Amino acid sequence: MPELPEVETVARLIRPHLVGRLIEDVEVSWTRSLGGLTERAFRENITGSLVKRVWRRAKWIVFDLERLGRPAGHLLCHLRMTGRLHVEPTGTDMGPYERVRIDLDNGESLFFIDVRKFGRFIYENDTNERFAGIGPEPLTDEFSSAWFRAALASRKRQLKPLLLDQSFLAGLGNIYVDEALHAAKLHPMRRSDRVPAAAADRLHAEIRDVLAAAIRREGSSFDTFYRTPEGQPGSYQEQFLVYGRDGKPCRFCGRTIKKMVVAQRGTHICTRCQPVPRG
DNA sequence: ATCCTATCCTGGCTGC
DNA sequence: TGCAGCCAGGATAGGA
Repeated sequence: MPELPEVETVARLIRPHLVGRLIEDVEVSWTRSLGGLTERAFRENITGSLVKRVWRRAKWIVFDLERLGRPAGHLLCHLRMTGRLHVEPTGTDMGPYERVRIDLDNGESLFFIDVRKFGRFIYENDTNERFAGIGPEPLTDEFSSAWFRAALASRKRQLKPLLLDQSFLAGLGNIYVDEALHAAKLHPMRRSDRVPAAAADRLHAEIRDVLAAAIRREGSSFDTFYRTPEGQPGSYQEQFLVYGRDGKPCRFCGRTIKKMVVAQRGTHICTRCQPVPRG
């Protein structure tokens, strides 16, 4: 599922196609992708605007818009489970799951494709409100080991649901939480305030390493889901330590990887490397 | 404060 | 082969 590395990859690959382009027209095939705005209001807000910048915050891809040299709001895209963004020549048939199409002034269009319709492609005047409640970006200096130690100690939650909580830390999802917890040899149900400082530092480092390595591999792809905007799969799934590897041997100790449910999420662990905490 | 459940969706899988 | 039922899962809302 698209998490920080996949979203970052998509933003990087579509950026050169979008920056400096004018939005000429808009076609919406599934209105609820717009998150409440009518198709008419959506079109009027963005048609004629220039795409000034493409960036990422948490799992959102953000397009800064300008009109006559002045800020003119933002397009925000959240891929959720099955969302994809592609840039193709205007008129390309993208199949039955096309939800939004943005026509640019160079004969190309940005397509938002989304099988399960959980994703969103919305217009917003100001991103401050939406991003105010989101935790720090794990690949910036804001996410320091000192901050992380204190943040874990100040909560009394299981590590897995805490790391999945976007208001605590931005960008992690089910895959990379399982990977980072395994790499740090911590059980997903471990209470955050009972993690020793050394283990917290280990987890801090592994979160960064796992995300950075996944970005280098252009994310993870499996089933028919995530693809880069060029239609290529990422390759980080080849390096998974635990995710989707239930029944296979742990890469560190050889014990069979187990799948369990933690916080209503499929969760993969090695019971030897990640022992259940006492109590 | 934290946890749990339902909701949104559909394709793909399992079991009969 | 056909089909019903279940599952995955990010984010959010509402209740315990």
